[in-house]
Amino acid sequence: MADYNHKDIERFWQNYWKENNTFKTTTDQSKPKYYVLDMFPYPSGAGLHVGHPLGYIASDIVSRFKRLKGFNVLHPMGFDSFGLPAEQYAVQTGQHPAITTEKNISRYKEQLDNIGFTFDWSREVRTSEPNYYKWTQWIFIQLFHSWYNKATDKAEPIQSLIEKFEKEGNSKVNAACDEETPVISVEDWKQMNEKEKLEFLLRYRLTYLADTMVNWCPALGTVLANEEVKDGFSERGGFPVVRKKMSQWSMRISAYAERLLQGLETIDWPEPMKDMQRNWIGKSMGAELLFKVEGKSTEIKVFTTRVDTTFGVTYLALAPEHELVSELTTPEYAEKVKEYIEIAGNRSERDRMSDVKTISGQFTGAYAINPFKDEKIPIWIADYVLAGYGTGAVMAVPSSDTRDYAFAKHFNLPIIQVQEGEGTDISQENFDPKKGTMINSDFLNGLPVKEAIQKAIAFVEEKGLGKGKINYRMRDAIFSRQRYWGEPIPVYYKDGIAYSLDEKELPLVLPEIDEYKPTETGEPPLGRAKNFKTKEGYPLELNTMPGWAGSSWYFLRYMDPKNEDRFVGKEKEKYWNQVDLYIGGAEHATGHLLYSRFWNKFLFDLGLVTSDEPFKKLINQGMIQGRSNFVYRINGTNKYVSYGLKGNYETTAFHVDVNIVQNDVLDLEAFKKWRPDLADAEFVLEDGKYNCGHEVEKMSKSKYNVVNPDDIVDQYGADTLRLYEMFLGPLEQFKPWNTQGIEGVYKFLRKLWRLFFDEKGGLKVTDQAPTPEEFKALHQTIKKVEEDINRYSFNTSVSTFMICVNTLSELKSNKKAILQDLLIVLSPYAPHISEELWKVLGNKESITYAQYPKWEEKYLIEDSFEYPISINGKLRTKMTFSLDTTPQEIEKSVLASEQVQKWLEGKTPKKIIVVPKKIVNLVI
RNA sequence: GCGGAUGUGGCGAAAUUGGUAGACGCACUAGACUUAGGAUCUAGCGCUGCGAGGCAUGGGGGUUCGAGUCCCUCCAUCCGCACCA
Repeated sequence: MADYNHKDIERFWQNYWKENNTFKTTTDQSKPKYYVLDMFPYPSGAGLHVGHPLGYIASDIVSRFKRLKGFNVLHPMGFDSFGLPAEQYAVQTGQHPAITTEKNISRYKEQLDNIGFTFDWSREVRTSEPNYYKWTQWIFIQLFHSWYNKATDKAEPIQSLIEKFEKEGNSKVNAACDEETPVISVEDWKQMNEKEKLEFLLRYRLTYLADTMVNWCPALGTVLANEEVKDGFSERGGFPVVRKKMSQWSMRISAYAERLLQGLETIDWPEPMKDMQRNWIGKSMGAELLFKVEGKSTEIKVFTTRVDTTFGVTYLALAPEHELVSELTTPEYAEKVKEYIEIAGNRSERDRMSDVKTISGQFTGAYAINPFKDEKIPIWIADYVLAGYGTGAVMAVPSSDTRDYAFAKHFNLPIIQVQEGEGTDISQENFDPKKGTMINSDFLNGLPVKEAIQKAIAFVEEKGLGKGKINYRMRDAIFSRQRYWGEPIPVYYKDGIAYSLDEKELPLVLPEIDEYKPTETGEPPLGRAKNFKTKEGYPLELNTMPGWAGSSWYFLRYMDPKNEDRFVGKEKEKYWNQVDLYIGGAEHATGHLLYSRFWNKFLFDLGLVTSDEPFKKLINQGMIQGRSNFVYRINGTNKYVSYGLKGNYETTAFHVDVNIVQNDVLDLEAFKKWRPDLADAEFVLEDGKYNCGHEVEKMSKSKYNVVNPDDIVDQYGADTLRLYEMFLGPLEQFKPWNTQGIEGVYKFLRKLWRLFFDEKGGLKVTDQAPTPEEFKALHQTIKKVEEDINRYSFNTSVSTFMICVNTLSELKSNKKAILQDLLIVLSPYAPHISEELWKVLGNKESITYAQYPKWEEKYLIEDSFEYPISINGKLRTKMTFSLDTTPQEIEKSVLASEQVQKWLEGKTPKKIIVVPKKIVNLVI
């Protein structure tokens, strides 16, 4: 055994772990449990780059650490294997997505295994496997058969709702349901036929079929969820998205808005992540106010957070899509209104957003009555009013709202001041709508804003003009996708009414089809399947579930992945309870993480899971970015100029493969061979070298800056990769990958190796008793690393290891007692080399079964301490005292010392501060 | 516009409770051993000054014996949301 040979060592231990099932986890009641989870990946065709394993390495360190600490650790991995790219590929090539997916998964597993993770692969889940999605469909059915009872504040079986209808109608039912649900009596209910009853129940079900405005992406041929649309374009592919009304399945997540908000207080997540969810849920408290329309019986309902300003309302504004628009519009304005709606409707979402400053609107000819003072106000339609928020109608108070103000100015509408005091003038810079006291507002005059709001709401409710209302921005989640590669929705249609499949019929397996495209008649791809019907011959739902369906509960399946009778066994669920630590990217804030919390809360309501919140602690790992290199071609030639000289020429920059660049210096020969057109390239060099430019960008194939972990593992080993990724900086931070620095970590491992072997490869470890210095080095390391892991500061641990090994090298230490414990502490970070050296020391069992050593204070205590002596906070000198010297004695000696007397220049200090083991400060 | 974060050497970064700022690593410089070094070891490495010293944590101010850390203010960069009534 001469040199540190990572290849042999890592191959050996990875096989050993596999053969011995070292990381197979069972439910072990005798040990405390710990559940560490990574966000499972979508297996893309590009494979892993060095950025992907970052979070997995961190979670693996925690897993190994917790094991050594005596915990029974669940650390699983799986694949979010339904998804668009595989389907797009299928559309183009005709290759079944299952085949592509399978291929990508095996590539991913191979790459992951190379890094030496502790994943228990026997628990692997794949969302696209029928034995998994059977239970995704099952949860869908549970949601379909449930409603949300606001009185008990939880989901209940739909049967309990039916019973209520039969007994007392729906007037006393306080449920999360459609806005326009009519009030029905017992008689009404009893007179309905089955079809009518089922249609009525859809208004209450937690997953329901409804005509909804959706984000339709013509290029992808599917609808997209709000968070899948960015600035009017699809997140994947960047295709335009339009608004369209379609019959779609939706999830009534709005029923859980308040609990999703409240739950955030109970979990340990990064504050920005919670804020994003709060923002998304968008709770605002205010009131709904009814405005009578002059000469008509209709009323317009508006939502406002500022009822107190009602005396300042000078017009009403409706969204162009508002349902009352056509009814209200007077004949003489009909033409103009129609025109305006057309223009507004044709403007794409993107136009509307990028064009915030353009003010447009149209008077309808109708007037409403201000309920607070019986005054006529004009009704306008305006596209600054959103149909999807509140009631789609706004009471405009130009003196208190900047948009209303701009609109009023533009169309010369009156402005009534209702607040006075500093900051209440809307035309001024310092305008703050919450400042000042009320004026021109009758019974509210003289009140500050906060009190005025309360009094106004009370007034509104007393007079029956409306009611206090909490409004949430979060909409229900559209659940239908017109795609092939997703879970079939377990629903069939009889007489045009949706029925859920019987649980016994699950899984409803994805049928084979000839082509992965919509049908000629515009039906989703499943419309191509032959005989896609129930046994009785009823047609099945042709839409599939969205990507987030399978990922909304996978963390539960890991607890009991093979269970064929339940989505997760009761006992096992109770034991593993909740994910203790969840590591993943921040981009899932308003998607996956919100949906998972929703489904988990629903399952909790049904008594199927133990915990109300699925993820106790969440950490967002930062992305590892690429560091791209550039060459500069002189325009019109095949000549390339070095970075420092490019100013002398007209050049164009090109990405160059980072693998043929070292320290920003280009390998000229490799460059010529890189592409055929570069074979006769010429160069303008600096000091005989070609220096490349560089930039930090996202890692991507097209930028030639992708670093494959396999290459790093091959050259330096998995342990080096693991240590280096941690060493790069704080886990949460975004940071560029820089292969240069990896040498330092690699050197550290070789230095560690040399603590065990001499130059000739002979083992030089002895059984001698360690010295106090050696104990100190070890125990400082144990203490520091343990603290680091507990606060997820993995980067500082790596430094600690380096310092420890440097110290031991300097001490020429080779004591078994020290080295053995050091290996245990190091093993979560660098498991392969630790196991190998552990074995070299003569240990029979794998290091995984060892106990994490305890740090002991007695080894850390020094007998003396060098105190910095400062005068008025300025460091002047240093003096050493033994630790048992009392502060009084230190004071005395410091004052007596010649040096300090020199600094004091005969003055007596006013104050002397002695901070034990910190500092002595004299204040003159 | 609203919300959130971040700002420390040439670079990645440490500094956990206010207590010797820059640990550890990269890069760089010099030296040793070497036929050689992309191996190893030793030393140096914030700025400034011959030196004692002085100045330094985005800028300015404050609290304190003492501030990277706490408070105020301004600036820059990044991220999220964005006509949310």
